[in-house]
Amino acid sequence: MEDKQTFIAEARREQIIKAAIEVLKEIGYVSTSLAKIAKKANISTGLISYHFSGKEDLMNNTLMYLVEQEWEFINKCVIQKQTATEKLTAFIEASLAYQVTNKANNIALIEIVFNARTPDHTPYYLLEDEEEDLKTSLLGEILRQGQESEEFGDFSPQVISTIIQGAISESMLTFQNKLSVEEYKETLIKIILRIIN
Amino acid sequence: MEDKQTFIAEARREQIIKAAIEVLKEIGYVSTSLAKIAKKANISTGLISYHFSGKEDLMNNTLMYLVEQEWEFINKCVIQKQTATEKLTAFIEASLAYQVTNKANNIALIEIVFNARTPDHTPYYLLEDEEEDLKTSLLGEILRQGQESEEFGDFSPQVISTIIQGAISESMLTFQNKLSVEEYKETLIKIILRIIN
Amino acid sequence: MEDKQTFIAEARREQIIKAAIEVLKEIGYVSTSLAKIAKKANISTGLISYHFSGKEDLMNNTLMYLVEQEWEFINKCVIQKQTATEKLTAFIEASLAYQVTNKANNIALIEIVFNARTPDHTPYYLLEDEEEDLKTSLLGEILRQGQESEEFGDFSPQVISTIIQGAISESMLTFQNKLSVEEYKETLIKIILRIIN
Amino acid sequence: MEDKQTFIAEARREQIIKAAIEVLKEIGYVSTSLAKIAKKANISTGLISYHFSGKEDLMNNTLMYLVEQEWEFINKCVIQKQTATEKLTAFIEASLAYQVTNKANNIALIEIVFNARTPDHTPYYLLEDEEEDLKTSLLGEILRQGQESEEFGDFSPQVISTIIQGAISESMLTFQNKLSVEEYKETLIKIILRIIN
DNA sequence: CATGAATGAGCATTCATTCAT
DNA sequence: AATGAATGAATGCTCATTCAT
Repeated sequence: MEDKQTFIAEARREQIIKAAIEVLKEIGYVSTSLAKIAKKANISTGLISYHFSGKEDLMNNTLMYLVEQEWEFINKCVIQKQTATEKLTAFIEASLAYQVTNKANNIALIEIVFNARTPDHTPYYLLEDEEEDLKTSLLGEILRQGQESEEFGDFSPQVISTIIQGAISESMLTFQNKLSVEEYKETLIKIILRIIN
Repeated sequence: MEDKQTFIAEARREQIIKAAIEVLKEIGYVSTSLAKIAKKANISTGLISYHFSGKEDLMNNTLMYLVEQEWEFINKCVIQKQTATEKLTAFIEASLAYQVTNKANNIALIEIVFNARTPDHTPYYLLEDEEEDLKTSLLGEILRQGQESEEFGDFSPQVISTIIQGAISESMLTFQNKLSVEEYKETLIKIILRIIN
Repeated sequence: MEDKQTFIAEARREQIIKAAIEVLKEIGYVSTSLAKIAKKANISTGLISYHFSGKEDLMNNTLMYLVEQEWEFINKCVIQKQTATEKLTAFIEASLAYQVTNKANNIALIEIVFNARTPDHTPYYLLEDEEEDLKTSLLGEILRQGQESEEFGDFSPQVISTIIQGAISESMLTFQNKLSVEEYKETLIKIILRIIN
Repeated sequence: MEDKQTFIAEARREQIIKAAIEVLKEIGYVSTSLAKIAKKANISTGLISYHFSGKEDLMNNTLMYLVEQEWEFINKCVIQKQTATEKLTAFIEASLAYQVTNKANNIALIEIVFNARTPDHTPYYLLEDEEEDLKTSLLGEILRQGQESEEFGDFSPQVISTIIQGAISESMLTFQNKLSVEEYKETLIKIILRIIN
């Protein structure tokens, strides 16, 4: 009985989160309201407040959901590979592919990260992740492994990680029409591999 | 006479824009309201509507102001140099330096770009700049010059430009405490120069 | 259950409409605001927006309510009579009586009709009624019936209808103290009957 | 010198009044603001406040201007005639003609009469004219003259005056497309003359 | 578990008016 | 005589949240 209720509750929460993602993509964080999310999910406003403690809580849960989704996709591609070089290549390829394939998710994530703030007004994008940002740490691990196995040369993992992450994020803003994903992917991987070898 | 009035109006507009930047930095785009900007500037709410046609107009003008400020700072550093290599180095150094020195401006700019949307809900960060983003085109010009003078080797300017821009933007989010600006600056420049030569 | 909720909502809507009528009568359309209506109804401003989609919607619903009220009163008097002559007499008597007895309603109706405009600024008083103004059509029907039964003579129903309607409307503005309703009623009926026979 | 100033001032006042009439016609009393009138007149907002003591004062002056214009037009037609019958015919014809020809004036007048209220909220349309409404008194005079000369029969001038006035006012709302002015004019005059003879 | 009703605060905007110049 | 700058109040409206049912 309790399981059933929990199951229903969990399904509702996901339904609400998915509606939130859709609304975030369509009209952006600023215009997104609980009322609009409720309308999109075809439920009453009050129900959101029942399942989440407030707007902030819903946004946090949506963010977690989005980060997990992305992490799972990328990780699934990476763990299939053996060498650090292959893993790094897979990481970059998967990251770019995810952005193209799951555009709604990607935009919703941006909307939350760059708009939400903690109650004391610290922006999420400047927040120190206590438990290190998931995706970064995946990348960090790959770089570390490559250096330990002496596949990669000597470089600051933090710097290279930032460059790679930046190259991935920035691409999204340029892809619109100036840049083909395929060309970018190939060139970027070539360059990164050249740097770290 | 007319000049004086225009002067007063122009001063007011700048005062309001500066108050907007401050508020944007402090509480973020979502929480920023005309009332709070007015309070920060110690003027009445109505006066903002008198000098700007609305909130959107104020935000657009603030964005233009911020982009111009950054462009002027970077450009001043770049035009002093002769060779493309020197110019590129100066561009990266200046870009990183500006972010560190003018943090309020930088955050306000992020807040607007990642939160504002056009009336039909297109996010600014996905907007095609008709007149090519100023800063990008400055970088684009440097890269082009370097290739024409055969200082630089053969590469896609669009890809390299995206990587450089991404490396600069991303750094801001990592600097907080994990990464020293100095180390990042030196390493990044070294890497970029290696890539394009 | 659902009926009960609908009932509550319907009661609220009528409560709000009645408050609107009161305020319209007291201070006129121009000064009437949702805040003042809410205060009169002892509810919060937001509740009005919850039950009506906006000020325009509330005014339209209030107008419909007023037109219906008047139509019902007059129709109740008219359908009791058999001949067209009796019906016409009843129509005029009832119209004049309604204006005297329900002054608040009458003024509120005038306030809306002569002050509200469609979003493209067409005044309501110049609006073409697609479904023919109710009251006019009631009068039109009586006149048509009288001509068909040859109770009345030959005349343009549109012209006569306009004259009767004008005589009723105009009276309201003159009754104040210059004219007794009784005298006007008797004389007007006598004249109209003379014209159309 | 003083004459010149007064002359300029008088011209300005008329310019402002004419702009007010135009705006009233276009967007209605409710949406009409001093700012919009100023814009239409291509002057500054403050200038209106300089020439009129406030919005109410401007509206009162505009109303007076409109009433005078109409009275002059109708009176010019009436005084040319000798007999009361001719005068009454001329009065009705002129009244209807004025409404058709000077539609902007007519609408502006309606907008003011049915929207403006005294500071204690009495609507203008219910106001007792101390100095008897100009137009009514013109009509009243004609009726009185006709009875004194025994051109007209015995009837209550107040009732007949109200009917005539109502028939004229109401026509405006029906003319839109259901009723030809010519037909209405002829029929109305015929009917009225029949009544009073 | 879910709803619809309700609140009160906050929003951007417009307004009539004032005033120094 | 005329302007543009400025105010403060009021407008319609939306919001996140609460609560009885």
